[in-house]
Amino acid sequence: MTRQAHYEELARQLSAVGVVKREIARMLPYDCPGGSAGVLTLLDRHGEMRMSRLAELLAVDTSVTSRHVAHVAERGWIERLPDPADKRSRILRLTPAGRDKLAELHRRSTRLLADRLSHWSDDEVGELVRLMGRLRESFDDCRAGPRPPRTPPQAAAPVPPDTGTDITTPRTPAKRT
Amino acid sequence: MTRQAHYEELARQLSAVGVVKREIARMLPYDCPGGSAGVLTLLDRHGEMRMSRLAELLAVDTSVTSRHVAHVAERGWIERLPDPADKRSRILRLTPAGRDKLAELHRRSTRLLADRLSHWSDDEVGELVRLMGRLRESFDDCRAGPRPPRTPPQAAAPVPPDTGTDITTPRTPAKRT
DNA sequence: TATTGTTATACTCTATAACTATA
DNA sequence: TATAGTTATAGAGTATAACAATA
Repeated sequence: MTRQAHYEELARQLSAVGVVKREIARMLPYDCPGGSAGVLTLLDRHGEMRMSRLAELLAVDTSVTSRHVAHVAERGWIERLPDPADKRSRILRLTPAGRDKLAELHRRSTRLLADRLSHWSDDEVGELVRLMGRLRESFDDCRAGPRPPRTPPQAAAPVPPDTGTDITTPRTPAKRT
Repeated sequence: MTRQAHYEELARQLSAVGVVKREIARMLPYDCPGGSAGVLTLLDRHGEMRMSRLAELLAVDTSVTSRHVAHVAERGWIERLPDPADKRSRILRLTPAGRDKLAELHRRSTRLLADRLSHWSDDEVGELVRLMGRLRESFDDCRAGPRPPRTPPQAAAPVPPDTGTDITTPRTPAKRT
């Protein structure tokens, strides 16, 4: 199989995983669509942060982020606190209700995946996760110009609050030609 | 890392590959959005077929398939021929113009992936393709009830025209709870 | 002037339901 | 009655552009 054939096959598979994403979307609670789930997940992983930092992690425009954030804030799953260092900015923080919702999301997604991937080995699941993460990184690296080399592996420590003051990403991901 | 943690990470990565899909979508020709590209690709791979068979391969509802097919037919990239065996049905077939468009799609996607994945090894690309294909299969297998065991590996022969008379899939993928 | 975040608008993809033509 | 395909409508996700408030 040539490299070219692999690329075409990869493009096809990327299109075809849509069916998996849709099935996950259907399993979500009625009041928590995918965009909301993404916001909650990232705030849980990275700690409180500003809108702009969240938009960078979601890899979508700030206008999209603003809508998703408004949705979860209306339901009390996050707080939007004033940033003492910059009155334009708002600090986003998960609430206890948000953590409850997140726990529900984890229960649901784990149940679905455990059912569908029951015949997979641990190694295969781990390898898929690793390669998909690397795929995303390979695309991310090209969005914001050259970046510092990957941080060396560290003990998984709680991520310190990130106010996102080091953002160099262009405001919008890109534009279709 | 526990199995549960792997599942949560996989759910996260599935959400995050959206950025890759969007970048591919932006690279598409202006008159050929992702849905059209999917139609052309599948007709090229599997040969001429009916709407219902294409909907099954795309893993979307027939109404969605109908719209994508109308789009590519309006541009002359496929023909919709009457089915002599069933006047309700239509046979879809790629035209020479459709093959030209497909060649353009391949040039574009290959250029993008070659740029982004230049530092990947052939083995890694192949492994990602394999695991994503398996992921999709693991979900597909649960959509249409139990299926015959996986066809044993065969020499990659041209797929014969498929009129899709063996369809047992429910009309619509599923519904959100 | 530049930046942060919000809102209005438009486009793509998808599902549901109602409909027609035919089996 | 059941099936193949089409169309109308609605919802989710996204990008672009214009805007208000602040730096």
